[in-house]
Amino acid sequence: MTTIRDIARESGYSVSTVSRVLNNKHHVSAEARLAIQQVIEQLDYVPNNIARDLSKGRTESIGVVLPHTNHPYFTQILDGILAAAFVTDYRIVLLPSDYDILREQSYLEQLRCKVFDGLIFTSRRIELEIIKNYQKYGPIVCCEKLEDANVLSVYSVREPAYLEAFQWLKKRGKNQGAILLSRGEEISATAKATMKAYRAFYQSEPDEKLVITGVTTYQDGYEAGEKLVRDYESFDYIFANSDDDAAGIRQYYLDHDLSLPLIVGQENQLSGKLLKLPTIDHQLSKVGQHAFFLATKQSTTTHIAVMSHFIPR
Amino acid sequence: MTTIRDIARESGYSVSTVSRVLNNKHHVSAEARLAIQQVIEQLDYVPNNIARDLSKGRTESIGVVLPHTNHPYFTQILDGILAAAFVTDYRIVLLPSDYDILREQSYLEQLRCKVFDGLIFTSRRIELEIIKNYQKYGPIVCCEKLEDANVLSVYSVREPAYLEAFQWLKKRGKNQGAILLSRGEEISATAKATMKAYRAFYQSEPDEKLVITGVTTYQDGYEAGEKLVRDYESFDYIFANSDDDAAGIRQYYLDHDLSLPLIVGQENQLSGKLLKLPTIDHQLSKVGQHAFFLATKQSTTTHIAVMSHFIPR
DNA sequence: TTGAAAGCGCTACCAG
DNA sequence: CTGGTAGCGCTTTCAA
Repeated sequence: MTTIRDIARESGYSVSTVSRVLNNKHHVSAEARLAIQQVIEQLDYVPNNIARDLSKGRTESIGVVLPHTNHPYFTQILDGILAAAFVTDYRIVLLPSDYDILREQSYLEQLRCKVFDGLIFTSRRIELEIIKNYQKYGPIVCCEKLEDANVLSVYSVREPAYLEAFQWLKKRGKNQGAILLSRGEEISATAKATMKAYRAFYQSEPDEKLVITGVTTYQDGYEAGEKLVRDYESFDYIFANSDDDAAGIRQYYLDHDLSLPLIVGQENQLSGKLLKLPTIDHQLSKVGQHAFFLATKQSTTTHIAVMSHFIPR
Repeated sequence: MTTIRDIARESGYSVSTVSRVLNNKHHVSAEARLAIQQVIEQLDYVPNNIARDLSKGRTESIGVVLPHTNHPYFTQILDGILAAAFVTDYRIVLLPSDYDILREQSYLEQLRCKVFDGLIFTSRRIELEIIKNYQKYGPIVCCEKLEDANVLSVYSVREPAYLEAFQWLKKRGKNQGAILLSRGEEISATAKATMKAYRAFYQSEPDEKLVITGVTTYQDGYEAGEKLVRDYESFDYIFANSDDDAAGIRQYYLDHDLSLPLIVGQENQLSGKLLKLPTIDHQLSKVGQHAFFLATKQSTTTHIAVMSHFIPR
């Protein structure tokens, strides 16, 4: 492997001058620059990136923690991050967490070990207080609405769109709904937002038999349908967690010749379009882009809100 | 920042001994280990990963080149890669290419600069010969069937499933089809496989008006439907590029009250399930897993084939 | 404008 | 079992 020292020796200049040429710095004579560049070409030399990173103390890479890639919430945020990173020299490193707290913590440790310059949590299970302890090692962005002004946060503002959806349902005479959530209200920020909007609109608690958690895929939706029908309660609409799981629950009803309640999806996915389901677009790609800006300190604010849109169909 | 030298000084042992403790190596007395570990705790020390990488000359990360993430071909392969990497210490770095040859080459250069230990091309535009020039810098895996025994290759064996699909269509009296492809046959390995199977089955060239390229999404499918209907040719089935674009083309027919030809999708997506379209599952997650094994030299073979499955519906 | 040399923080070899 | 030390390849400061 040819090193900067080889170039220095062969060109007759010093390592420092070669370094200056490599980094396009000033204070190098035209002839020195030329001579050095020629040797670089000849020896087919390329600087070692790790050595550079070590010297500079940075890695030019951002870690993105995501539980899995089976939900549009994550893939859409990721798309936004990639789009924003595309025009920079930053690398995006995928960090699958499976919602395992130990894994999440190990990624924080890696931030500390300077594996990444910054970290984005598309979702998390680990406590915020622990995350705060790691902020001194680099910017950490959470894709959720946080009250704490000291933690970087990007999120979609869901309430208005949720209220609009409930209003729309009401106009159509639908007043009693089943709610599908990804995770429980106590650990999921999005679940919390959904329930908050529900309470604000109806001024009451939903029947607990009508709230089902752990629903993210078509299959989950199908099983949720089964459960809802079994534990039958009176309801006239279903507020799903995504268009895909909405499609699953719809299929359960169809397969069992049951009359379909009105179903509202989320995420504006292809399945919702195909089945003409009303849905809510949370603009997650934008969330991802902003998260990247914060993680790379291209943005100076700490909290960024993106508006969700209700799409009636 | 506390370094290994601080730990050495504070514990009264040498840098080497501390390093041994850090790396869980032998030849360290229990007391030394204990004393050193205590100091490590006290000073809240953590080894710098970049320095480690530099010393060892490796990065523990694999780059994954992908044109975009809007097609299940890529997301499914990526899922497989992540699943395989999950149980290792390797990091997965996403490298968006947008099919830009210059970008693809820059990633090869990064492999050369030791940014990655290995590279996976989920798809590529750059010439194979150029890739071969970079093999000396680390393992490079292409997710396509390559004749060249010297390039690592993982791919799904599509022909048998394609032939089965054509046979299935024939049994249902469908003999003249329109073909949707992602990219042209000359640059796309999957397009080539499709056309090869077509020719093998029908013993003839398809009508060129019935071959449409650049189709990967629902929207693309919709537009392809428009085009097919406009340049009307006699055909009784459509062989789509994915279930999603199959859904798009189907919708075009429905929107214009045209009688639907038989549509076969690919990739076994949710949309195909919802619309009950026959499809072909290319097992791309498995392809991704194997690609990772090759890129990390966990596998000694150079070519791995994964069988596609036709799913009649 | 140039060069010498001191790091960056760690690993690995060799000697004891 | 332990320590000294020479790297790993580059950047950066300081002096010339």
